[in-house]
Amino acid sequence: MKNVAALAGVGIKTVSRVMNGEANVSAATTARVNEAAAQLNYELDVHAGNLKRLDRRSRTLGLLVGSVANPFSGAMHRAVEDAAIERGIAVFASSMDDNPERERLSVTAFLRRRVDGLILTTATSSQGYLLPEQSHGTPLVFVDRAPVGIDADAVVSDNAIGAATATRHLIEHGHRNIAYVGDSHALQTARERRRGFQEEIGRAGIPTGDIAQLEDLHSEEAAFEAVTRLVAGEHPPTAIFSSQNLVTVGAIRALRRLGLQHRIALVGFDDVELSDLLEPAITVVAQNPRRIGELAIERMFARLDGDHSAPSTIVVPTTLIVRGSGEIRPS
Amino acid sequence: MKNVAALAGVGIKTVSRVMNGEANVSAATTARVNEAAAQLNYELDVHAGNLKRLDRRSRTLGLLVGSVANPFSGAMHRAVEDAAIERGIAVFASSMDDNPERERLSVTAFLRRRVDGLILTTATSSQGYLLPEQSHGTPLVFVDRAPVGIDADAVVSDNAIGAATATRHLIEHGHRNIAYVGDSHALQTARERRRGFQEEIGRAGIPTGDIAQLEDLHSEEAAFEAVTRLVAGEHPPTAIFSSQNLVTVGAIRALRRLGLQHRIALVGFDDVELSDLLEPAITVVAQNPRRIGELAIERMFARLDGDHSAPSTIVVPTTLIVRGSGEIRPS
DNA sequence: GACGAACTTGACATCGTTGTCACGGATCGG
DNA sequence: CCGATCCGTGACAACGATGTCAAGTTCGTC
Repeated sequence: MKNVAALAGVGIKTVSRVMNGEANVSAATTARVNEAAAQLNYELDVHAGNLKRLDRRSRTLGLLVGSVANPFSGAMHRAVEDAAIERGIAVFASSMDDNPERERLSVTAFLRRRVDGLILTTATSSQGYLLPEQSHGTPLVFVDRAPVGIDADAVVSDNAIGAATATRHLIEHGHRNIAYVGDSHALQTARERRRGFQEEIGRAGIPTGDIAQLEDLHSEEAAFEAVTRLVAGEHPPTAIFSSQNLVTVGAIRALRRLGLQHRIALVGFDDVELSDLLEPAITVVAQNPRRIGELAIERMFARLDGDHSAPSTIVVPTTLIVRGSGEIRPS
Repeated sequence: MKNVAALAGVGIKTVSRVMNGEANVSAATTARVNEAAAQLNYELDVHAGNLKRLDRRSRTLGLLVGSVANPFSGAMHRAVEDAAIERGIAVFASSMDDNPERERLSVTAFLRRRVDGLILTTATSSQGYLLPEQSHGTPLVFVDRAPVGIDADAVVSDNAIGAATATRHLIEHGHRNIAYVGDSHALQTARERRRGFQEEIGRAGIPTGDIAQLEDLHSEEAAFEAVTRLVAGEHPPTAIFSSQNLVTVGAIRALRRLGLQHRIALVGFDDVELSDLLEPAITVVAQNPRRIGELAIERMFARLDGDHSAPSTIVVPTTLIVRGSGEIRPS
């Protein structure tokens, strides 16, 4: 900046004014400064400015997701980024892999860089460790999973309702021996989906002792193995509810490997690309990750703009998409 | 930091030393400082430190991809992030949507934040605008597409070779009327893939006048429309080579809609999730986005660690995955 | 026991920018 | 035509950290 000032023959403060588009700089001076800046390829250093600036905003957000390689996270990320870029805000993205340690590591990395706010999916059992940061004024918006041990904004899917809808759909098609195949019990979303499943099973008067409930399947491969064993067992289910997209894909692969895809019904939680073209096509309870991202960033901006109302949790509805696999009747 | 120093009863420089894990601080002092820091929930401010630090490293990278919602970008991103997190480096991610303007916007946003390096997929016709930044010492690694107008490291797929392999595969299965269905001609990768296709067609002695070459299909919908019109035309191809994953999905949907998926062969460039379970399963030339990301970040770290050798372009091989759709013979 | 080396510590300038304030000149209303 | 206001501008301190350097302390060796 000093160099630009020297080249333009003005004070550094004037350069600062021009670079920030402040008023009350003559057109001639503005032109001279801009020319000098262009000649020297000068770019403002936002961080140096932040040091002295009163609002201390880095115009940077931290986004923590399960994995940036997961399509659900990708859609959310994209929505966040689209809104952020319009306000000149850059987004740090990080994957925590449902690993509490990695979550803490990423959050620390974000905080060290003085992000203006955090949008996060968490894997820790409690997010109380963020309390000091929150009271220090950093807005937090939790996505996908509601926070524990801290009161903050959240945007989540209607996990229990969606799971119940999927389960009811199977029950309405005549099933009573429905297996639950799901992700880690440590995850709040997985627990909620299981709860929705169980409650619906209960409402239908089906004894829970009769049904298999498999948990802690954290990858496609694990789900494949588990479902393979399940349907080859002695009391195989006539229908399966899978509570997460990787698990759904594992289940699809297992059923097809055994040639059972037309005999055992399947409803998945969360949509999967191309699943509408399979034979049978997969009935799912679709989430709306893009919408979750949109609402989260909207909430974030409201907070950054001074909204001090009580934290709220927004529930984004899921949608049952009937395609075939969920309408198979028990044989 | 001042507060921590005061609470611990030491000078700020000592706090700085403890927080940065420097040697030559007594155990007792270290403990006192750490305790004070914990009590005040103090986190280092990397940007303030950068101002004075000699290396001026923000320990931050900028990653520009087509879209963070695209699985190809997601896999690349994940590989970059995994390596970065180990070095305590945070990653800004941004989508440029093959929009040159958005590319410039994102790059500016990154540079303003003084990233230590840029890993980028570009949409501009020339990246010469990065020359000053490069000579200023910021390492650049281009991914997916080789740079134009600037000499820098790059990691790309063997686009022409892969396309030729796919085309040869179709020719070997008896096809001579093979359509090319591809993305925007403005994209270097799309041009390369088309070149590979054309050269292979030429090698087989097939007159180019006979074959349809559709371009500028930038979404699944556009590809769907184009393929629908193509195969309904008066001289429909017996095989299709689609040069990008969204285009492939559009083509799949079009063929199935018309019930032609078992009559017209299809080979896609870039793999698509679940495409192995379709009927027929889709034969593809798979890229290796994770590997591209790994090599790119490796290159980046080498540069940051002082490697001043001449820029190189690493070509990551593609793999033909035979699944069914590409082995349909002409009727 | 003395002397130098090694260790521990803090004062202070400084990084690039913005907030504050003050100054001089132009403009305006009566 | 004069005083009041407004506009354009720059000098300077300060933001939170680190580099430099010097001072005080401890330790080891002959």
